[in-house]
Amino acid sequence: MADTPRDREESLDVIQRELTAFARRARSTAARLHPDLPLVSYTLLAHIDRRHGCRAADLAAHYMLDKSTVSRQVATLEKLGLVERHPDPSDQRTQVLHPTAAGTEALASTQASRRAAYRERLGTWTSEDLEQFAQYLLRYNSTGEGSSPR
Amino acid sequence: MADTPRDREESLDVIQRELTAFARRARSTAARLHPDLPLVSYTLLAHIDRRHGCRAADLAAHYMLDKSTVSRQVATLEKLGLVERHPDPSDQRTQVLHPTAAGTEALASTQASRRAAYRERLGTWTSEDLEQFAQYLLRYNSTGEGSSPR
DNA sequence: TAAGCTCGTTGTAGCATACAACTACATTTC
DNA sequence: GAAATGTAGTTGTATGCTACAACGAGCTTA
Repeated sequence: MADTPRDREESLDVIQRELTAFARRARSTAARLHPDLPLVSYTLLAHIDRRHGCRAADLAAHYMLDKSTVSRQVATLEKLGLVERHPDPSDQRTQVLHPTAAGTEALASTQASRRAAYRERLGTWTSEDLEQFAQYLLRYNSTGEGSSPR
Repeated sequence: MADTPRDREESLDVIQRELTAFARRARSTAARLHPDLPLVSYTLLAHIDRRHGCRAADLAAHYMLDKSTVSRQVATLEKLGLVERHPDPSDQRTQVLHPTAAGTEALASTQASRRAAYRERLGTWTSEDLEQFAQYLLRYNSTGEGSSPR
């Protein structure tokens, strides 16, 4: 554990490589896991649910997506009957998004199977390691929060 | 540090959410970082380089990609003059892929700017945290290695 | 009130991906 | 050693996710 600058570079490379590898695989894994509910839609739906309703612009900002992308995704979710749009009385431009009952349900079941997959995958990890890993990820993701979307 | 089952669930949820969030953002970040070299191409090129030559099938297996996807990506890399294909004398079906000089160079410069971005992003982390985080990611990614590609 | 901003939609285009069908080569089996 | 089966890679086709640009409608401010 000499802690040389070279170790740092090494760790940075590993982190970069492994995060990228994860991203590369995430899609196929997700697609295999829930062929029904598209990955992005799921993510957005989960976010809407967690926030107990939110606007499309919030989603775009949070995921660094173009508003047109979000617009289409939300349209898909609505078409699937998983999300409802409600007008915001205080601002006629915006729509407040809420999961429907079906949306909440779909989310719960997807969440469950997803959680099961993670549980299996991370079953051999100690709780401390899980906690620590989760903290690192949170810290990592919060760091670049302010980077401009375009 | 009570280590209840609920803590575990909580950590699992966070890991799931944060890894997904990362994946959601990876593309836009990468696109912003190197508009020239497409994300996937970069990843594959880096892999080819690391392995000092490999076959298309290896790439497909490692990244859980369909062989058709890899075929097209490699074709792109070849068109850009970053990769060369050499016949394998011991098996006429396969091609061994190698980075060209230009490929190595492109990789180095991309790697550099990328590393700089990571360095800035993770600048406040201690070496121990970096090392630990890298280990967790390695461990995470190696766990699901055997999952079937389709 | 006019200018400018924000929220969302739609048109268009590009990239990454999968699946299926196919060719060519290799391995196994009888 | 010929036939059946398997593997490497390509190409056709379709889909999903994304961005950018142009726009309409509603808010805000000067």
